[in-house]
Amino acid sequence: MYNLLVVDDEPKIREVIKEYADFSGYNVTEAADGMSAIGLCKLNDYDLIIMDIMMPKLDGYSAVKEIKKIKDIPVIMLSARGEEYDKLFGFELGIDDYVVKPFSPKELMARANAILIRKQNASKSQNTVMTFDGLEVNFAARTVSVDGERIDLTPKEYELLFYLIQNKNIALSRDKLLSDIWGYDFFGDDRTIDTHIKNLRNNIGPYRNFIVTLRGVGYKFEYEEK
Amino acid sequence: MYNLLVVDDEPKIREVIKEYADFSGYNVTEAADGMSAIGLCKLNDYDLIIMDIMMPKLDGYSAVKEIKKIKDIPVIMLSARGEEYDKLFGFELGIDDYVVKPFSPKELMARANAILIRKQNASKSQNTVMTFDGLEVNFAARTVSVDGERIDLTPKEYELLFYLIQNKNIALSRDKLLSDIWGYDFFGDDRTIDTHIKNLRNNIGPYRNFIVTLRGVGYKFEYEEK
DNA sequence: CTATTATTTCACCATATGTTCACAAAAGTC
DNA sequence: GACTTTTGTGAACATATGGTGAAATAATAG
Repeated sequence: MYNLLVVDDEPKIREVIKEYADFSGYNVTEAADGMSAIGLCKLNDYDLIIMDIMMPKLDGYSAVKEIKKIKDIPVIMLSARGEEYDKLFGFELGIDDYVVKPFSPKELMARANAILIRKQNASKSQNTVMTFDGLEVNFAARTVSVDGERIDLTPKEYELLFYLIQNKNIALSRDKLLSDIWGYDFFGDDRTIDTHIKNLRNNIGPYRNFIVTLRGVGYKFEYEEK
Repeated sequence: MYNLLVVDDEPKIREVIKEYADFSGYNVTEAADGMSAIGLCKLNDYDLIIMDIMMPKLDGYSAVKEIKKIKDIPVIMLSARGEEYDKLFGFELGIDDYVVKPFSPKELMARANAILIRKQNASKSQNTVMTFDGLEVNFAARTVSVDGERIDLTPKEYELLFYLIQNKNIALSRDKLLSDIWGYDFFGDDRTIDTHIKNLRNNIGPYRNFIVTLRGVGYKFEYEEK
């Protein structure tokens, strides 16, 4: 069951999409503006976002820009006929498709389906390698390289690093780290995390400051695409 | 060196793709319509076709249909936004991916790469014999040689080795190994795997360290092409 | 049925790893 | 600056994990 996020300020549009998407077997969440879309994306996982460009509070482009910083979710943009949009800007943001209003729900769903199928196929053969400057992380192989040199990490260090990266640019509280990596039933010292962070930082040497301390909160893996 | 066939009626598009593909180390042939694409495919071998849907003389779909009758070549379809997609749905024609215009050449190439790698891997596993330095494994014959010398393995050892190799460079948890090799209904001791790994390692002697222990996780067959 | 081979279990051990803790260092607060 | 709070760190200790040989069990062949 795919989760769809529909972002549009016009209730009618949302309704039409929801109705058809429900029918097609999607699970639909609605949002009325870019701001709340971002909030929702922080807290939940969606498989596809359908987003209007012109919206109050925060327009579609800016919202997508923010969301893409957090999670890589496929996006279909809705634009009113005659609305100018910058194609180049669009694909830089990783927008997968555009649909012009008025649209046929059937076609919109067809495109949504096509994108999801494509992503699914892609993820199968997808290279699970991510690079952050000289820091290369291969999730499938469970390897990490620093400046081309393979480094060894302990299980917890892998888990921690992978978790941080999967949530890159997101503030992670100690509580969250503990419950997500150690398990909700872990009742340990707060220093435990710090110690692992320390070891991890030492191991990734020159890239240690990708792991940022958030005083009073926890940690964050900070990296902006270039 | 891969051979790419780019089929589009717009010279500009062809040019953009060619430029980027050249740069990525592909050998590019251009065609302006479906008809000539078919002709080219009859006479030459291509590793991948990038084809526009909307073209004069013969549209992309029909061309692909014809080409697939002759040769099984991977295809990426280009579609202008607003074109009907319904047909693409089941990928019934054997289309591997499609990209919506306007596209980023970088992404197009990334997808082309992904498809070629996928195909390569697929064809490899069908290849019955694989060598890793002095370790030669023949899947069809179910034989393994170490430095030219045939070695005997027990059934489980074969299974284990074959499985590891088919998933080479991928971290495999004990759970996964157990359920995939022993069956989901196996409720055995964790040590079972370890023991078989031990025996396998002893049997492949000098190449024992291709089988890497992933502490806290499981095992992995690690080998980088030379 | 017996002999042989294969698989699984298990206890022992070395060691890699996780946790704790005391103290040092740093960052905020007043 | 003096104080409080929070984070960094090294070392000590406890624990978990995987390698291993041998024994028990199961499967297979003769």
